[in-house]
Amino acid sequence: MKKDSKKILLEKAESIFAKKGFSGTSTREIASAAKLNISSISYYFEGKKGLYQAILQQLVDKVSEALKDELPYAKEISENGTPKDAEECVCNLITSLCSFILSKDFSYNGIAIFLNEYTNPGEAFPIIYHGLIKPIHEIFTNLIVRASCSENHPEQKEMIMLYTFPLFSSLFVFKTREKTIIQHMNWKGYTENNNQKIIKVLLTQVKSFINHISQ
Amino acid sequence: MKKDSKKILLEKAESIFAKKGFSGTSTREIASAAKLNISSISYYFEGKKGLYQAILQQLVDKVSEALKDELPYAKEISENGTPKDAEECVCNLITSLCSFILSKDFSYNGIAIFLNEYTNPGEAFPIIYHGLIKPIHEIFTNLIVRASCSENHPEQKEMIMLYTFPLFSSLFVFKTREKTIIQHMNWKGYTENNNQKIIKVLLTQVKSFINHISQ
DNA sequence: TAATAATTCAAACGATTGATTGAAAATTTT
DNA sequence: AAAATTTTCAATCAATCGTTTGAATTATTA
Repeated sequence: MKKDSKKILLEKAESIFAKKGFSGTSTREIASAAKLNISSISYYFEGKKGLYQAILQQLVDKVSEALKDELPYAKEISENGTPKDAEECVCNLITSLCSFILSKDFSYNGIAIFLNEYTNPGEAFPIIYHGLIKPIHEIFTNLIVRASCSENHPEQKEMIMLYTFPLFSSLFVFKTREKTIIQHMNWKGYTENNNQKIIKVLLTQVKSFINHISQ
Repeated sequence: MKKDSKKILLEKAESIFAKKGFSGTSTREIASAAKLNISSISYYFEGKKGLYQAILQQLVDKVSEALKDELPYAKEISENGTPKDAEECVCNLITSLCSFILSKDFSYNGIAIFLNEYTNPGEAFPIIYHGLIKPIHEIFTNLIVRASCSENHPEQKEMIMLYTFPLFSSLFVFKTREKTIIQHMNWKGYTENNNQKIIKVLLTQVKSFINHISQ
């Protein structure tokens, strides 16, 4: 019966890193939260930095796992699908991603760390850029290009590439601003019903954009 | 001839806080960059925390200053304007805000600190919430409600309120992700021409959304 | 069960942290 | 020019930082 100290360290550290940032978090606090000795961090992760990177790698792996069935299909559609299929595929992708992100399985903490690293790139940035940011941007761009028949319109293609950045950020906004939004909307929380409203906003945004540039 | 040490401290500190976060920044590094003694921080700002808050207050003041002519007019339109006027007003507001944010007058550093504080609210959060976040959300919501004739449709109004969150975040995305975007778009930088493309994307997004929910 | 390996731990390391002190220097006011 | 005020500075404070060490403990293997 082995103690999974490594896993506990990852969990506790994620929560503290998210609240206090990398520099604001002390190894002592992590160890204390995990009820382990400080040296266990060096033992398992070769120091504070290694632990931080392991957390981001974990996030990338989780998202990749959640998309592993949909992504190959989406790639196929973006190359050979009809515009209608492509639009449906974008919507499905956004729905899955957003549901996944909003779900309680997916920790707020991981996203907070992810966005911190994105806004302020450090040594761990390549992990999230190549593992998450780049592939998702690419599939979004290609699908919307297909959905709006923009293959042969370079200036539209460029506009779509640009558009994927606010789109991408929108996916996380509702998670990261959860407290502010609940207060602002006078909601009691992110209920199933409210989550549907959030997804509807995102889908409306994408669909109206596709529709607008298609003509 | 008085030295404006206070101003220099604010400038240097903003740059370092943006790159390294609050905890990651040492008062010694700030003082060194400002070519002043460490104790000058306590002398002018009553400590590191006070300096940090002064920086955010400065940001709020700058944005308020930039909007001081447009905001009262927008408020009037949102109450008594025609839908067409309201739509035009939103677009103008987004154009000004985005131009202002993208301009080199407006430091990337301030926004990085602002978004850090938003994602991870601390003692300084009320400064940015009441000074910036809340008023901008309100004017956006009211204008889009007016533009889409949603006054008597509560569920549409709620959707618009929700929509202002990704819209608000979109305003900053192109500044905070500047390096990634330039690389991704294969641009040489944020030229005047490219800035126009960015603004066009934002306007397209808003207009198509308004158009979509109006019918 | 004995030997081996993996894990945990208290203690200590030098380095750095934010803040304070009181005197020195510079500036402004009288 | 003298007095008063504001600003700057070197020096020092206790506290905390991340990491390392080597022994003690636990778990695994033989």
